[in-house]
Amino acid sequence: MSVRVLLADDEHLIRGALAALLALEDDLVVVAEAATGPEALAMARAHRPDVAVLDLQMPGADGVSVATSIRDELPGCRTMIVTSHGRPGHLKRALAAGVRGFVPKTVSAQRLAEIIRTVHAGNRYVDPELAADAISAGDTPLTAREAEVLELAADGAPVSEIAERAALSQGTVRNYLSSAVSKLGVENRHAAVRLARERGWV
Amino acid sequence: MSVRVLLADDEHLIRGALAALLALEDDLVVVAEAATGPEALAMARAHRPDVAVLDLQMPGADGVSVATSIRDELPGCRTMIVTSHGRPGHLKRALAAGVRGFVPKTVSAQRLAEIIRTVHAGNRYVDPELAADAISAGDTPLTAREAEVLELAADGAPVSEIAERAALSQGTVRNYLSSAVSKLGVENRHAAVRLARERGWV
DNA sequence: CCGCCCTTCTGACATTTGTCATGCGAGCCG
DNA sequence: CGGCTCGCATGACAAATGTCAGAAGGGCGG
Repeated sequence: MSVRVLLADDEHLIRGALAALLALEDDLVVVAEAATGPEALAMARAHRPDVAVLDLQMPGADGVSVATSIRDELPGCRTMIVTSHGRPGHLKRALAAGVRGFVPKTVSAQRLAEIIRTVHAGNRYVDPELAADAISAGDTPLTAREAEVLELAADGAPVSEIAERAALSQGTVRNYLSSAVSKLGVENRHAAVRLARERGWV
Repeated sequence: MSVRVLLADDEHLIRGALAALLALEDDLVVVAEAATGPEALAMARAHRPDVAVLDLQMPGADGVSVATSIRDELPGCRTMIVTSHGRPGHLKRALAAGVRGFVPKTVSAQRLAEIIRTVHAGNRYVDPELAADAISAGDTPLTAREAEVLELAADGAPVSEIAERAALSQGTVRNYLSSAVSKLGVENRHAAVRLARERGWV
């Protein structure tokens, strides 16, 4: 009656080390490993694990989108996210995707093993510190379009390009940017992008 | 005659797992662990390891600056960097700091163990892919002031603020920014900042 | 059904940028 | 020494951006 675990992380060093540590626990068995988002999904389909432990940042597709796919295709498989840089918005998106555990990589392996068991039992676990951050950061004050435009502005593109990609007029883009900037209380759109990123609102 | 290793990484999960894996190697012994830059330095002073394995990004002080301090204070201790996001400029800075090994976290634990031995023997090891990136990225085309101004521009501050912080006139700041932008062949200063970051030139 | 908010647009304006020409002094190399 | 580049600066002009007012349609809650 051991818990079958899928491990997805692009860092071979960590994945291997983690697999070794989890293998020490009698009731956990790592049935598959993956280094990318798509690979994680394929492995999940092939091995049908009880719990999928996903890194947030992976090449191909991030942990949250993999979790969404898994929830749709394999309802019996619980998912959890492990991450180095836990930003408030990620937690929110993750919970919306049906993720049942969200922990930073600063926890110890024993803790992780316990949390895997918790998640497998159908309960949830969210790192208290990340939860506090998420609550204090609150919800996005931006409307959907404002966030969308801000995201397109993220790589420093000029307004004309943003307008084209969003199929909006340049004036409208500038209005959205302007209102986003004033809502966030920052100097200009670039600072707005940075802040929104930090808060996980984009 | 085993190699005494210091392990510094802010992610407890990884550090612990790594310590466990390295402990499996007969000739390696982890004598100290640290989660922050200053802690790593203190541990190095206290335990005088043969090899210090440092994460690039840690709270307090990054791996390269810790390596610099170690080189100055403990000449007998070799240093190496392990990182998730290997950017070309980091490699350069690291080598300048006397670091003898530079590897991404995508390597396996066995490889890492081998590399620790290599480094301990006084040789160097640089991940071939990172080395190739560094060579193809080449050296910064920016002058010292251009880079400085670009760095101040990094958080989206307006020219007036940059000028103030750099004690330059606004016109001069704009000139530097302009020349940096044209040298990097990008659209505007924000894209320039991003590119320079990516290449590790700031 | 009325009011409110979101979306989208236009036009006008002030401000901030990016670009260019040009000037001057310092340091360096042949 | 004479040219060369680099750092630093002006001033002026064009383009991009930020800000504001206003207006029209859609949708949703009271």
